[in-house]
Amino acid sequence: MEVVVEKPDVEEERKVGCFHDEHGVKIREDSTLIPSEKWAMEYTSARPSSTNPKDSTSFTQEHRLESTKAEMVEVREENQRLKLILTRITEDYQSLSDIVRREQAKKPIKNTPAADEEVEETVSLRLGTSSSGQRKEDKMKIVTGKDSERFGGCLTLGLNMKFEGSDDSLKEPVLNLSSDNSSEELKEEDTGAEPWPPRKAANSARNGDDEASQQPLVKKARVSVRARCDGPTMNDGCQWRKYGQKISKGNPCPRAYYRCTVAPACPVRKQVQRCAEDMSILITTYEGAHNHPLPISASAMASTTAAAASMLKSGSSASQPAVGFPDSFSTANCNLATSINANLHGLNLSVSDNLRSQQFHLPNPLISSITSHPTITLDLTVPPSCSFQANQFNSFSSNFTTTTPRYSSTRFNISSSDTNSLPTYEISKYLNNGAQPYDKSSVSLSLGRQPHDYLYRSYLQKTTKPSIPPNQHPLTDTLAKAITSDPKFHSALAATITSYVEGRGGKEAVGHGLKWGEQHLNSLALPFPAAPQGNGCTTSSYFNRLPGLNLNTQQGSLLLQSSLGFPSTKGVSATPRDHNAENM
DNA sequence: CGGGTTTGACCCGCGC
DNA sequence: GCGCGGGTCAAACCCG
Repeated sequence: MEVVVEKPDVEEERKVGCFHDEHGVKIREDSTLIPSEKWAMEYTSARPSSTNPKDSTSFTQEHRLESTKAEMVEVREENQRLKLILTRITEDYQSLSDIVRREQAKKPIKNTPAADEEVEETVSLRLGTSSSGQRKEDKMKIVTGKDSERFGGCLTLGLNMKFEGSDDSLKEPVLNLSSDNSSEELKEEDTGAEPWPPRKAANSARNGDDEASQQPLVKKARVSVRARCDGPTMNDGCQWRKYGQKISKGNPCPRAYYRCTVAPACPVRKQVQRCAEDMSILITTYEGAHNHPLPISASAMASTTAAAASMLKSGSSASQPAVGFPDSFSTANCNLATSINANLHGLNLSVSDNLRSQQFHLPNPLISSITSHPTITLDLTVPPSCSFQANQFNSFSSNFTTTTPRYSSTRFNISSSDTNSLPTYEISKYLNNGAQPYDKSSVSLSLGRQPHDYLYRSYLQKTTKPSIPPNQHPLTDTLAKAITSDPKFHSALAATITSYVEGRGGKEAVGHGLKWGEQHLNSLALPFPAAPQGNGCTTSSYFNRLPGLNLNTQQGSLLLQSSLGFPSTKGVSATPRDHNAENM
């Protein structure tokens, strides 16, 4: 790191008790103080002498110098903390690798040959695409040969990303939403000769060019999300254009048809309709595959649906209850959560294959074939107690609640299971309820690469006083829980964080993927002060320290940006007119 | 004026 | 073949 500091004279250095660190950066000895404290001390002590204009100038310079120094102290401390953490991670990784190897050696052999195949091969999930052998050679795989050896059979989440051109700024994932969209279809779409021709596409399917033609009964997979939402649509981060509305049978609420407008030829459509039984429930059905880079904020929902579609593909074609899903479901469900995190910043993940044997639940996923479209429904409206079971076996649990008066509130419940189970946690987000349906309070969990005012947030986080959210939004709560109730989410998020750090140059983290993040996650409970109210305490304290975790701190409080934010914002047809229309 | 929405008409698949 | 319902089109309309 290079920091330019005004070089004061030696006398001054002696006065303030400075020393130089290994980088030649001058550091104050009273480094135990946080910058804000130092600033306050220095400011108040120096202020009386500043009545003289000359002194005032020197005071300003000195103040700047001191604040810079203070920042340097902060950064240095941070570096040391990270080094320490990295050391621990390295050790943990070694032990974890041993455990993985042992577990895999112990793993019983499945009965059917098909099952054997599934388990032993490296499963490459190109989200939204069928898993043909060829596609396993996803060029975006991060798992190196070395890593693959370490993990044995590993579950590789190739997210079907593609980068358009060489522009680095466009390095965002391209997601296939539909399970049956082949790369051929993508190519077809990419040609742009036919800008989203549904009928001709249907014709081509009839002509036998399509995978669907080989399986006449299987149309594009659909992912339906039931969630409570006040707004006209869920804000999934994508841009949609409404192209139709229709009253459907058996539901007085009109169904709205949207088309993705991020790219002109994007074939992704969604249908939005309120539930007839409960108007507060919004049913959003996604169909198709994005053929363009997605904004980070759109990746989570897209990958959620993509993974769900993938679940459809790998799981079943008939209606099945959610509980007690077979192995395929577990795998897909794992992918669901994992992909969300992976897509947050467009990186692949590698998850140990032995995770697959664990059972977990998504709230009421239902696979059906309405109108011969294989459809998976993610019911996110069920009470959390029904759907989320992780806390049953917490060995530690930390709840974090932050809120802002105007924006959103965020609650983290980060839990770690004990011995046999992998650590699990939930992240629940709440919005202020209803009053401002179009408020920009959309939360987005953004692990984006935006530049961060790290020090500023670092300062803010220390001055933030969290409180209990007044009105917690059940929709975001249940949705967040649905996503995060996956016990593999912990590992996935850990890997995500790790991947992100790698992307930012944390070379030492390579190969130590999961543990790095887990270590951080597991240490979440440690550095936080006790919550002022109830079970809440600030999350920003930790997450702001994660490089690249985009936590917006606004008005002295935390806004965790979540791409699954609700209610909707501009860009998803969230106009009041829409709202009225849909509430006719 | 451009982009998004509305809405009636049309197409298509499916069941009878 | 006919009717029904889902899905889409496209002209008119609206809005910033």
